[in-house]
Amino acid sequence: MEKTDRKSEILHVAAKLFRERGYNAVSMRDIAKELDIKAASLYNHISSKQEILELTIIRIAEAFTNGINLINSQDISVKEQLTLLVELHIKLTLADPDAMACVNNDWMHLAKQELDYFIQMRNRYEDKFRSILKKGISSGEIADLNVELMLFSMLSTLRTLHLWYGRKKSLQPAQLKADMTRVLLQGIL
Amino acid sequence: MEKTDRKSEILHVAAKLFRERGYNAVSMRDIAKELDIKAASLYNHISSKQEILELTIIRIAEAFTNGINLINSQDISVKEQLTLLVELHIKLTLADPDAMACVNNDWMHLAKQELDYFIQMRNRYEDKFRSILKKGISSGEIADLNVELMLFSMLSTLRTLHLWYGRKKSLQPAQLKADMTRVLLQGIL
DNA sequence: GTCTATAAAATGATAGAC
DNA sequence: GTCTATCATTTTATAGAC
Repeated sequence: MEKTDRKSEILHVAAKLFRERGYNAVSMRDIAKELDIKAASLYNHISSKQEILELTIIRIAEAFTNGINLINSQDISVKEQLTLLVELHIKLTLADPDAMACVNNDWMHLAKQELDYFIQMRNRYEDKFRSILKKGISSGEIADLNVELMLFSMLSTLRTLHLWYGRKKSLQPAQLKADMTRVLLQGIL
Repeated sequence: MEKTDRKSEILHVAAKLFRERGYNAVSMRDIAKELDIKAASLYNHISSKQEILELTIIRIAEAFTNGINLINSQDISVKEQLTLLVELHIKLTLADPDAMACVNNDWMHLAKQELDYFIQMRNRYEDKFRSILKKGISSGEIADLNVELMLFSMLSTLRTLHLWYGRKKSLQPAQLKADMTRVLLQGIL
């Protein structure tokens, strides 16, 4: 899982720093210093600062794309699909919280081509998520409320999970998934 | 409401650009260009780029502090307090979505002193929000679930309202408040 | 694979004319 | 209140020695 070669080290250190300070506030010198080398040495492993961002963000975005496609292809109830979506966000967030923070905070700093690709994946993800909610309303499985608001509320919580995880690392993934699903689907009252 | 003097113009333009690209990706030249003046002229109205960020963020943070203090001082049910909290977030977000985005995305770029002040206010805000939830559990008004998770879920949605508003500006504040309260408190099932 | 040296550009900010 | 000119610093990235 964890490659320990130089390139992977650079990507992990960079993601950690990007998460703390944001892409533009982190210099190549900062990344190098964390690895006890000079900035120029980084270029033996990666071609640019932009490439670090691309490799970090696109990988996660593609994982979400693959994940929701798999969930969509299954012939299960809407409630089960939503539960699997919660699980997908939790799994990907816990696997690499630093990279997940980058996806959420620094995607707009991608270069044109990768930016377009990212936005396309994000839009399609939201479209599929929305379709699942609409299907649930049609079938009577979920309440006939404002779909955009339900989508927004769920995605806001799921996408910022990285902010919260870290305070409560004691919580096990399985418990987190159960509690999160309950709160998101049934509310707090 | 809307001061049209130069300083206010600068603050509004800066907040808009910070929201789009982030604090560090916006230069003083960018802000000046938007106002059709030169970067050096900005310094006749503000003392530094840092000051622009401070004036934008601290104002909103203090509004949240005042808002929750007022809600806390009222002798009403927990459900009513939570409804007022939703209303507070909606009111402040709609009043200045650009500045709200700055609060959420660029607070970490505040200078030491203002950063400490901001974090203190944010922590106290979360403590008071958490207390209201706990009081609701004690009184049986809300479900006995993971308090941190409920707090996180509500705050994630309320704090990223600025991301969502703009897509659906058609929605009236009163309707938004009603729908949002329903989704957050009762869930979607 | 890492280093030193350095290029080329951008940045926040100031001085002083008008 | 805005301008031109400029400074000091930082930035990404490259060239070439070891």
